[in-house]
Amino acid sequence: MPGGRPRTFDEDEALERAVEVFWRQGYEGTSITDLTTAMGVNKPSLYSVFGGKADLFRRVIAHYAEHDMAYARAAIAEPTALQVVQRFLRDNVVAVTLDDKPNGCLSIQGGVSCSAENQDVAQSLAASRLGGEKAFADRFRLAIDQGDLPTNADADALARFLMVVSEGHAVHAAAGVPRDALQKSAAIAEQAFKAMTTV
Amino acid sequence: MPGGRPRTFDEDEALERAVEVFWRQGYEGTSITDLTTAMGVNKPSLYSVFGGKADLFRRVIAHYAEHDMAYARAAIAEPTALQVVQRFLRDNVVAVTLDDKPNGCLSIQGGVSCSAENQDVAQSLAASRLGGEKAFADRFRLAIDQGDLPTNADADALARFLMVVSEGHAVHAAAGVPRDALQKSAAIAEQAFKAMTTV
DNA sequence: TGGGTTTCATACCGTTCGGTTAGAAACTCA
DNA sequence: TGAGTTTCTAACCGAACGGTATGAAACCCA
Repeated sequence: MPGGRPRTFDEDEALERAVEVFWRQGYEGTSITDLTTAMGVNKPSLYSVFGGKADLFRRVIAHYAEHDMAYARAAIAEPTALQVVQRFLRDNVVAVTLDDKPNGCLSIQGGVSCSAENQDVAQSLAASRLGGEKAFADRFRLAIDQGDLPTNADADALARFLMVVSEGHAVHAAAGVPRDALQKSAAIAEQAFKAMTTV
Repeated sequence: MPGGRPRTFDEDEALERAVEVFWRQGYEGTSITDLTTAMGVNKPSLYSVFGGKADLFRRVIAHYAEHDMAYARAAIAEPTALQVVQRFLRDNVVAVTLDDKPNGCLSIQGGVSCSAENQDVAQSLAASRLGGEKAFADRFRLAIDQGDLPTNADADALARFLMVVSEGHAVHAAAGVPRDALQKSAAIAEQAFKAMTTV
């Protein structure tokens, strides 16, 4: 099995271009032509290498979660609950206002609402966000066990509030609100966390 | 000018149906067929009465702002800044989790991101949200002038935080998170406001 | 150099998109 | 009843959609 005609694109680079297109335009706002143009991949190759639009989107989501959401996992690994919150809020604001990426968050821009036939896209994105929320809740429960947070702290509610704020920042960033403006909002959210977890 | 064949639909009712479809599926996720089916209006009538899809969407947004966002104007009219915040947060959570309407907020579901040719839809929605934020900021500035809020309060940042939380609640509600869960998040946001405005 | 293999560019598939046209149907008024 | 008006149903428009087939081009290996 010799090696045929060489590809004119790098698979990983092409995938990253696809991430940006879906991020900027959402699932339904992105056409195959948008993708082939941005990725530098011709149509038949796109289908043979990445599968159809829905398959490609799944790979895009996975790539985004691994690379562009790494800051969230890093935040969860911080030693104290307050540091978890501080780092997540700070890095989230940075992540949704990067110069070389679309503003906002793919998990939201990708499709908060879709046509009837693409409801599964919106639902899978929603499920992944709620998965992140659960990770924070588990982290806060651990903090309660460790005495890092008071026993009357509501781990679920705190995690939910944290995700709510990050989603709001993503929506705001997508609307063009600059980073420093979001940082002030994040500072207020941080105060809320402190107020709710001080004995 | 006698009156020809009678319409089989009521214009206001049809518009309200259109609101729900756009609310649930977004601008780009909604087809003309989706609209004519839900509205009970045939295609030529839709075009003669409401204009094209973009014109209809503008009327939908206006109708939504007037009826489904009335709670925000009512909140701003409350006598004190804290009451403004409390009422807005509480009524917002209710508004995004109504049984007889889609979950979430049309201003976000309508299109946080669109294809290149429909960027104006996303931008006009974003602009209207930021307009609401400015109304809250003005209200907080008034409160500072009246001595209702401390002089070192940051009216812009507080308004932004408030809108961020409401947007996050809308995203969460669209994902199916129930009302009581959002109310706990809103309670935390309220604590943040108190912490930031206590002398 | 010539078979085997893979990707290339291009044309094509049926379907759906937003939007329009043609003519029948249902009303008011004289 | 019949002229005038409006909305109805239904067929139609070009363009774009997601996805596929075809055949030439570019590689490896013998």
